[in-house]
Amino acid sequence: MNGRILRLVKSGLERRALDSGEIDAVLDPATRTAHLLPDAQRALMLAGAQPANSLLAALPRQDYERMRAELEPVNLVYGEVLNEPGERVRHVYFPGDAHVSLLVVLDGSNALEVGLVGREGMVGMSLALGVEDSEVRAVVQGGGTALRMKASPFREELARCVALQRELNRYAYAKLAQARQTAACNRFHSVEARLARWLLMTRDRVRADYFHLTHEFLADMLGVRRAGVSNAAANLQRTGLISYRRGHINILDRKGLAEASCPCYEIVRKLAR
Amino acid sequence: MNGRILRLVKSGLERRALDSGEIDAVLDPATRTAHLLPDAQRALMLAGAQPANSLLAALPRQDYERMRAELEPVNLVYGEVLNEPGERVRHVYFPGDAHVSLLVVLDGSNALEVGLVGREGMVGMSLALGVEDSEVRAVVQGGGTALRMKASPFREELARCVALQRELNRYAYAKLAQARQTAACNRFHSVEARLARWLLMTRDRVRADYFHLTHEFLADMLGVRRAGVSNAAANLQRTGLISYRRGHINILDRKGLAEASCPCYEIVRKLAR
DNA sequence: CCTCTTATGTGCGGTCTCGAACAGAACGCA
DNA sequence: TGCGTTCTGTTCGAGACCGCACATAAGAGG
Repeated sequence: MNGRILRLVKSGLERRALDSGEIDAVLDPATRTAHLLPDAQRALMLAGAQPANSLLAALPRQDYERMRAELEPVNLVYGEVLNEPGERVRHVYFPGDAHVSLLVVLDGSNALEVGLVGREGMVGMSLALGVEDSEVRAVVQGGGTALRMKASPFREELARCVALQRELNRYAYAKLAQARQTAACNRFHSVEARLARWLLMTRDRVRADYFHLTHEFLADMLGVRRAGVSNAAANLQRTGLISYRRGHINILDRKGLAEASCPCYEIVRKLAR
Repeated sequence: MNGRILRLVKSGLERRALDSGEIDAVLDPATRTAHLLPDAQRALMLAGAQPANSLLAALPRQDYERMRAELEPVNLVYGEVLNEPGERVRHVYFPGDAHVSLLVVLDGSNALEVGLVGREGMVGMSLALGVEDSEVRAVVQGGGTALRMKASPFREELARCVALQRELNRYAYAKLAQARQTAACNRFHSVEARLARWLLMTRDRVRADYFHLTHEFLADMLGVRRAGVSNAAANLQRTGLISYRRGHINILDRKGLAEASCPCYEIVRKLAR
């Protein structure tokens, strides 16, 4: 475990994402400025009757209309870092079809995922709870669209809009419960079960049985050695639950995978909604 | 690990607490109704210019005065269970010199502490975030005073009082960060380091170097075997950092203990304030 | 087609923790 | 004082995961 996450930006995987047409440009990793969408696509995203993000979709029409002025459509790229621990939060992100991992970084070489945010949530919870700084690293795990908002207009909107407060508070509690469950899970359950759970959670966010990620990335998420992931993945493949090759994973048997995972999967899933 | 926490109520330790004069009566564990203080003591607690609890103390005088009508002084007893996972939250508790452990219960036989609440906090965060049910077990770890409030007046007060919202939101974020840090800590750090951290955290809540708890209780908190705790504790005693005997622990060298613990201690401490 | 990078398979000894069990010591209680 | 409960010390083999290291294979790019 050697701070691989740091190397994800500018990795081969990002290049691959570029080539596959998933994204249309690469952000500048130094300033971590998300790539802005072309005007046409931007207009399309904002024109939709319902936003892709569940939190926004749950708001009264009127409130959402008002927020639009400050919501900026962006394309998030695999490996992009949206926040670093101890830094001020500049934007909150409402993922559409992107999803983002939240990591606790212990000593620069050990990391562990403590939360996963997809269209059901928001990145930048600290702001919603009145805290300026983030204490986690937020890394884009699945590229795609999102709506983002600068910190100060977000604070203003939050102060004004009770519905937004309510939605975000409930979501914050789900996140709290998720983190707690994850703590217990990491303590008691095997690598294989946790891997199965993680793949299922990702599946739910991606809404597809096929996605790309390497054993090394998974090792950082689960807080284990890369070799440990390879072992566990080989087992899951042997029993026909998944298949994979060089950075691509395919879920073959969703139900079987759920049985191979720990009950934490279901528990956390119910919390999130 | 055989659901020892369940046996804490009505344990010998509770009886001991009774005898030592720490408390003046034992609650009924079946209904989990906290023991009410005699009128004299009750009047004393409420008359104080400043409440012992930090969250309440941080409120504007006017808001706190209004809340008083609904705040009920209680004495919490070691081992008392204030909440069970999946149950509706009936009261929120603002500890004075009591402190309370929050546990995730995995399968009835495995438990793990995911939060610790003392005078700096509140038990029943789910309510503050708009969720009716709790997902953790809240167990009194150090007996003492607290102020509690029924769910429905608390909700009303929360809707009315912006200062209360702000305080609780910030505290919720601290709890979130604490749970996340704990998740990583449980994954990477040794039993001995985590034990040291836990003793220090308890010290901060109790405000004393001496408190009572058994290796078995500690095992449930840390999510390890009792024998593992005995080993780690023996090491800490051998190096002169602590001493203990039959349910009583004495911190001899606070600084040394901090060095023996993982950095998570300092990190979480700063989060809490 | 060849080369270079990246991803995965695998083996080794070492360490930590597990589950289970039993012995002894301290304390509560009669 | 003596008995019984509770707490702690300690042992055992088993298993999971560690850090490290190296071999092999797949794919990207020339």
